[in-house]
Amino acid sequence: MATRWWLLHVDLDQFVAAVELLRRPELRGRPVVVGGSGDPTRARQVVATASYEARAHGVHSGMPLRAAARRCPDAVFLPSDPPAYEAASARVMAALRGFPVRVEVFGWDEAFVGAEVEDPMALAADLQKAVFAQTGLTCAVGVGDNKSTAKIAARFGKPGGVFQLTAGNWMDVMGARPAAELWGVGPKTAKKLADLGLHTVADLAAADPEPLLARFGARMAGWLRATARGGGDTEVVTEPWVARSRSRETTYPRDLTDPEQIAGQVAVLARELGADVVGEGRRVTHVAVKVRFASFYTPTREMKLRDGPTTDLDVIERAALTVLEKFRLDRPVRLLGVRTDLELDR
DNA sequence: TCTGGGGTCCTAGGACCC
DNA sequence: TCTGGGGTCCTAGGACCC
Repeated sequence: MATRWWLLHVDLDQFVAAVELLRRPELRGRPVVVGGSGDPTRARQVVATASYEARAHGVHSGMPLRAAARRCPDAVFLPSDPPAYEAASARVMAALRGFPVRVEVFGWDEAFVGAEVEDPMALAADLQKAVFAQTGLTCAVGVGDNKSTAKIAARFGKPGGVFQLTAGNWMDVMGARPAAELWGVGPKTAKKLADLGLHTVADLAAADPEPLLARFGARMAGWLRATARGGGDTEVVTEPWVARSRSRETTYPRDLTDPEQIAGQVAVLARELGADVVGEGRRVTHVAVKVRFASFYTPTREMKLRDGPTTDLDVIERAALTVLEKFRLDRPVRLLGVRTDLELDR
């Protein structure tokens, strides 16, 4: 058997909950819910990750913590601890890099692996063993011939397994499934496709190009057809990702109504965020402000910094306050956010 | 017991300039 | 005077993902 290029997707099982279980082994087997400050009586906080035991009770990410507590009164609620997850993630990536493969980090708990091998299923199993040995964490691995097939394959491998999805079995496995199971097709796109009579992956793969073109534009229409036929990107980028933007936002426990207080909070967010990005050695090009009103209407406004990229926290704060003036703050505000766009190539 | 936080990329319309 | 285009920059919003 000859070697060829394969793309694998490594996806950690219940990553955030699993990291918590590593340092609290006594909780193993119990439903664990991580999110917010870990206090299920507090409003306006949601589940970041639920352990499989909690999911069995209907708890899932995005659900309000209070709702999770109702569904699963026995659950252990823990606060989110991002630095711990970042550290665990780094150990996972290091384990993967121990192999003669290309590794593209894709968030905390996922990586694409490109490898020239004869037996990708054996490689997948070896990756799982190494990750578990070096971190105590388990993962699913999807074997594909591009990022899309590998990523979808990993879902079938969860938890802890390996699944292969390539041109050979693509239509058998995916053809009858809803188009929304394609990576990058969300609820809105699925609805538009359904309006065109396209419900399954096979429908989309065989679709007449004209209506797709009219509805989605050339770029998206072409991508939809390709992805429904099992196509996808094959490039594995090993260089560390350079962030295009950073943001910081807060949902307040109680709505804000006083414009002075709102401006004060925007200033705080802008300075904290500015300190972070400048600390990372980056320069800010644009500043955006997001306001979520009590109705959940969430407009954003932004501006390019007139005097060019900056590291000056005063400039960043002033820009945020200038942008804030574009809003009419005549209704209660539940969330404020500030985003900075960052200069590239420096 | 309403609905978090942090990202990326694409599109479209208006401004502005030639 | 009744009407051009084309190109680029900027901003706002949409959609998706983890």
